[in-house]
Amino acid sequence: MDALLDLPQLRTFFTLAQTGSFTACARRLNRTQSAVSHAMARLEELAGVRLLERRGRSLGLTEEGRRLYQACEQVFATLDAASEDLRRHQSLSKGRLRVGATVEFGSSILMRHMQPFLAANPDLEIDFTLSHDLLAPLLRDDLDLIIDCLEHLLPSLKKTPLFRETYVVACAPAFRKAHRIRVPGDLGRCPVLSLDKAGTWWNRFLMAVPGRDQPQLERFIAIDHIRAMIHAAAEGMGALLVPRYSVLEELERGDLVALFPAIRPAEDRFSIYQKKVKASQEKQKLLTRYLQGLSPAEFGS
Amino acid sequence: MDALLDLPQLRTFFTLAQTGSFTACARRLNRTQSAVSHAMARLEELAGVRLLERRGRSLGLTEEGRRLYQACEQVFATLDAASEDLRRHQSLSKGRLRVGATVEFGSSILMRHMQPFLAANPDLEIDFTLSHDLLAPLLRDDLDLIIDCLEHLLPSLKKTPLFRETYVVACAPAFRKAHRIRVPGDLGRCPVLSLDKAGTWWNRFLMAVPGRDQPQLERFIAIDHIRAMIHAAAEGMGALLVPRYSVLEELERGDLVALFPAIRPAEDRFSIYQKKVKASQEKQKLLTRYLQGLSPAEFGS
DNA sequence: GTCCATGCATGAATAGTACTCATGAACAGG
DNA sequence: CCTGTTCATGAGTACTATTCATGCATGGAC
Repeated sequence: MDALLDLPQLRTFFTLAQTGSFTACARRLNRTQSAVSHAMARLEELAGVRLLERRGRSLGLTEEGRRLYQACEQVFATLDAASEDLRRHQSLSKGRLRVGATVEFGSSILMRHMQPFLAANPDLEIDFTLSHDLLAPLLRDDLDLIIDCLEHLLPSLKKTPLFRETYVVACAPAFRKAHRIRVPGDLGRCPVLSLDKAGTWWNRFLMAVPGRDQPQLERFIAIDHIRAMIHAAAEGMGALLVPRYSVLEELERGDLVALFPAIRPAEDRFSIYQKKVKASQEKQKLLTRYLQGLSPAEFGS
Repeated sequence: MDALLDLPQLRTFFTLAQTGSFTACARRLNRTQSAVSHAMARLEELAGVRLLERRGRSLGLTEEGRRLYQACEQVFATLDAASEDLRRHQSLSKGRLRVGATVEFGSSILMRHMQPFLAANPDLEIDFTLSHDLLAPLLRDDLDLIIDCLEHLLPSLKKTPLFRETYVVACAPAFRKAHRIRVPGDLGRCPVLSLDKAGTWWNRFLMAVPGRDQPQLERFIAIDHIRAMIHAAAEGMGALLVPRYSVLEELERGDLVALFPAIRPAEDRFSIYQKKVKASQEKQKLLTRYLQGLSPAEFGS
């Protein structure tokens, strides 16, 4: 009857209208800007009408776009309600699910969000394994799934993208003041915390800095534990480069301040790696879907 | 936020609930039964709940299914309204579009449905070419698109499936009475109309008849024009095998009656073959989408 | 006015999904 | 019990969406 409207496209259009920017929308939906652009092109072509007003920097909706937006509001309201309803009534899975994650991610972010999930599925028992070496236990059958930003090395694992891991450079407010840090170049003079002694840890940042602003980092302090590094930074020991999720609280409380927000180090993509076994498959899906449902903002992207 | 619900799947679920049968639903949506089955499997797996009650012959909805159905009603109502709205407001295309079809299909079905389309797009001029040999004019640039059940021989043509062409065996009511036709085998005794002298035309039917009922057709009357064949049959000259769409009116008026409804000869698939030229591309899409929007029932499938 | 930064568009290659075809199993009617 | 439906399942394929890598335009700073 219709064949005219495609849900993912509409969802994109909807959040695009809300965010007001292709890039922002893409980040919110865990897509690339290109994907959003393509999707909107398809949608407009399908509709046969221009829906967006591109005026350089800002963008708005056309008359038709506004009407479509209203339709979207309704549609997504009922749709989300329906899927919420389904989620509630789905037969509760019983049994055990063994989840792995790196300590840093697991202890900070993951734990925070597991509570509601466990509350919703009281019959599910979950074991968490937080370590740095997750692959071994996964292979040894100790784990059903892990959450990490590995490359996809094992074909036997199903990979489901979760969110983008963004990095921030940060330091204690007093530290910034003391060293008068304003541009990346200023970092050359002050101590920086690194996971490794050689300081290769900071390459991710350096590569994102425009050529002429390149700081010559020299005074590295090596700490091989992220949590410890964060505490050290909060005490004013130096600047650090960490996944944003690991310092959400510190940033909020003001223990740390983010430096150079304009510079965006390369992102990694956290994914869920599922082991393909029948026994825990349903439970894996349950958790996977729950985590996918969380907005990227919850992970600090 | 959701990622839980997929529109095509819901549409399938929706019409499945209405038709009450996988096969019927498939026919309505121009898919195979297999596709419907797969889609429902995915949907239920996604929802985590059984939505359908399979009880052998008949099928019903579970409690959750019923709720989802209601959500669908709402969603599709607004969605269809929205796309209707868009269609109305899309910039009217101007210019000429050259359409080809086989005489039989073109004169009977196509014409019947072009009126509303032309009314909706008054600035569009359409030329129809109805002939048996359509490929030549298409290549010679005389046509922008054709509607037929060709195989896809030219890679330069974009193929868009439209509907399934089903075949019926029919004859005049008096003819059936006179020859006491009840089972396929009975056809052996009476004259049958064929497009070709050898009677290969009837193979499509014969191949669908279970082995032991195979009639030995012997008395062929060759008429190389379908319309003429239909008139002949209506006069009681013999039984005929034709695409259902070509005799919709005759069947309705009772000039012809369908024989052996249980036997379904192999179907062909009508498609729209579009020439990839910029000039008429938009207009091609307009027409294509309009025809796709018509329910298969309108074409007699 | 020129330069640079940012935001969107475009095109080719790829990954992932949904369809079809060909079977298989279960159930009802003769 | 056999025959004919109806739905499920699995392998192969076609197609669609996404990404990556660019290109183009606009707005702001100097």
